[in-house]
Amino acid sequence: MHHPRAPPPHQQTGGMGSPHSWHAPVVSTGHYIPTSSTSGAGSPLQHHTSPAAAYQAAMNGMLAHHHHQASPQLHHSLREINHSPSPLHHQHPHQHPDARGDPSGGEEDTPTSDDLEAFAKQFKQRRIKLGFTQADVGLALGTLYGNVFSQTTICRFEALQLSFKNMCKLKPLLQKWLEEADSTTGSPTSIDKIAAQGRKRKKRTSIEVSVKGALEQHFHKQPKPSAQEITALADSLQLEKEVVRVWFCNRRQKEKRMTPPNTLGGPDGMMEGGPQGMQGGPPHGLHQGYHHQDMHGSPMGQHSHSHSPPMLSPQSMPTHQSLTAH
DNA sequence: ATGCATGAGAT
DNA sequence: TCTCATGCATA
Repeated sequence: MHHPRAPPPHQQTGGMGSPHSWHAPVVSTGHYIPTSSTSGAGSPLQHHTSPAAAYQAAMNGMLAHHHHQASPQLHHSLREINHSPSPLHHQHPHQHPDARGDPSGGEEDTPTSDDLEAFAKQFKQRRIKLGFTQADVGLALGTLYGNVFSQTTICRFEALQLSFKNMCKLKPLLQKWLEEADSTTGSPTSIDKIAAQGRKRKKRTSIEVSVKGALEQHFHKQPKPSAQEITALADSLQLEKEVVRVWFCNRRQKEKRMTPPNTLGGPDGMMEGGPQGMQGGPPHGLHQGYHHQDMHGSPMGQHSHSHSPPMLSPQSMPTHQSLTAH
């Protein structure tokens, strides 16, 4: 039995040590500078190869060498082509008015949040059983479709921590991967992540817990503070304005995610054997609601009905003002 | 697994 | 300037 997956413990010790001012990004979009050398053996953009072939080829090649081809970060390039967001509340792209009738396995239409949850669960199980890490999947997706994803994204998908729309977009990809991975069961795997090519990111600001609490308080009062408010708040908390602004942005995004940080009672019991069947179920009667943020089965109408709450996110306890244990 | 961050696109 | 998708870096 071959032990698949052998993540090389590589770590890049940050060479630069500028804790105060991070050099401005030298390049904006020129991450990947092709050496212009006709390197046909390593083109991440396999277009003429079949998925299965490309996958296995990549696998074999990787486990042998250590080819470090700068991964073309075509992340933002392949975004959503079917954009039609609403200013007030995000909606989900709908291909056709009616396409229901085949909710078994391959849903070409928009899945339900329930479908997504089930799939995510299944996906995680299979992935683990096949011996793949979240990072492995992310890279495999890049090899198969040209879309590279990081461990973070895969993780969030499994945890349903993405927006509904985003989940819908990724599902087909991951589903395809599952099929391929399933087909190539038995092939050893070896992956190597791609280190940051030199992206000078600002060091992650660690916000003190007490400060976080203050921010949350303000968030409840005004989730969308004005620029001046942010400035004042930043000054008050002794943080950079940008940091505060970003904090609010991220906070809002969280509010929009599906499954809220539902850290159920620990590492559950793992349900293997059956794809479905939530045995046991959550100990607390609080069923993680969320069912279509504001989905509508019709092609958008002006019927301003009583909009269901965009998100019934109970949001973990609102960290009252009791930071200090009573 | 998650917090803070970047950036393209919509407003 | 916000939203939204996504990820580096980190706990």
